[in-house]
Amino acid sequence: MAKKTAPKFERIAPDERRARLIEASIACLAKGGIQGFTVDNICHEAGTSRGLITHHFGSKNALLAAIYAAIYGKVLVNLEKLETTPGSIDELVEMIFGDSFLSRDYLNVWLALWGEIAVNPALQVEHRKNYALYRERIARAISAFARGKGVTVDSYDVATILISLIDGLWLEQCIDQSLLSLDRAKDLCRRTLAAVLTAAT
Amino acid sequence: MAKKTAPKFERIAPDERRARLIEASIACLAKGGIQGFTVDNICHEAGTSRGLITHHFGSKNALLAAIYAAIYGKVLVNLEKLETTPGSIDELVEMIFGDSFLSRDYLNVWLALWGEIAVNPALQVEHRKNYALYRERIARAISAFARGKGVTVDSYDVATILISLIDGLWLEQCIDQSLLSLDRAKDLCRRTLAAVLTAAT
DNA sequence: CGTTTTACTATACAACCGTTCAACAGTGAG
DNA sequence: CTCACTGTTGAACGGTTGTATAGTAAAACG
Repeated sequence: MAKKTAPKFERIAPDERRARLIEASIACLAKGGIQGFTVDNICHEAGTSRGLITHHFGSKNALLAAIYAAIYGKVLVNLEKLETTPGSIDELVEMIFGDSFLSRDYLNVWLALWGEIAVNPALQVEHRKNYALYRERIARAISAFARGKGVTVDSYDVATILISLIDGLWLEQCIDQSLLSLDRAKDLCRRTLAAVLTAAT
Repeated sequence: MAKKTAPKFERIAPDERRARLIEASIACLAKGGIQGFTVDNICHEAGTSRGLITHHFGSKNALLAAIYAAIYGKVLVNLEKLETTPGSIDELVEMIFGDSFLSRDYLNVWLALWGEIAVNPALQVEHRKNYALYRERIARAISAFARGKGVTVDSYDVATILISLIDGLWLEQCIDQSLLSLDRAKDLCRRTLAAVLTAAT
């Protein structure tokens, strides 16, 4: 009598599979940068065979765009807290940082993606769309906060300064984590923001 | 009678050849990021055969480290102006920006290198060495400037803010050049620096 | 001029790349 | 249970990767 053999593979819904492949890809990007983003690595990380990427995404490049959208999506969701006007600069900074100053792994993923945006037209389109939303939300929060304090500022300029500062701090921490802690990064942001808003009065 | 045939290749000094290979590599990085950094691309760009990289650098990875050192060298040379104490914030910002806010091509090269630093130990060592020098020089310039104005600041903190801000503006401009001009970047730096220094009084 | 040195070319190589495709098998419908 | 559907596998593909190496030839030296 034949024993019932264990299934050779798991058969799951396309959406769920896509999510898993994206997750595995992020792990690969974190570990080896864009050069670690290979079909072999990803499928090994996801525990699937090599054919699945083409089947679910069409191409590796399309998968990359999906990854970018997924990651930016998390950031944008996180920024939804900014709908409520922050009462202090501390609160504002805390809201913007949120989970975005994540683990070193995530920073590496961003760095790898950024390096690709510059040379990959498909990613460029995806980026502009998301970045515009990102800046707009931060600008609006700054604008609301400043109005509450009776300060007049060009919120667009301040948002650019703040975003650039955060990105720069990210970069620094990403490249050499011994130089900068999360607390110090937040502190530098608070001080800069306070100074810029005061100067604008 | 046989005509004297033209030489099949140019035979030049190792140092000069290395410099040319580095230059060609930078062009490749600018065009295609780290994925464009291949032996085939580089040698085609440099007009040599594929064997030369191994011959002059030992490996492709060693070439990458040499590129990083060469580029950072240019930045550090540019910062030597900071030996003379700047008289105004305008002057300070102008000195720091210098040629560093170069062409978009150079920004792409930086981005490609940064993405590699995080996952390439050899580059990490090279980076820490250079970055420490970089930050120290800027901190010293800020310190001297502040002293001249009778302001007391933690120049290390202000240097970190300024460097992060510049890097973030770089990043922004690099990824989407339509968002930011050099003049606006300088202006944002001036305003932030002025505000931070004033707040410290 | 002939000799020596070594920068340089060109080929070969094994490993890996992304994509294609035919066959397989898990799963739900009937 | 049987069937149809399709998520999944795994081999095969042509092309590219970085490096090793044998041989070529340019230039310096005596």
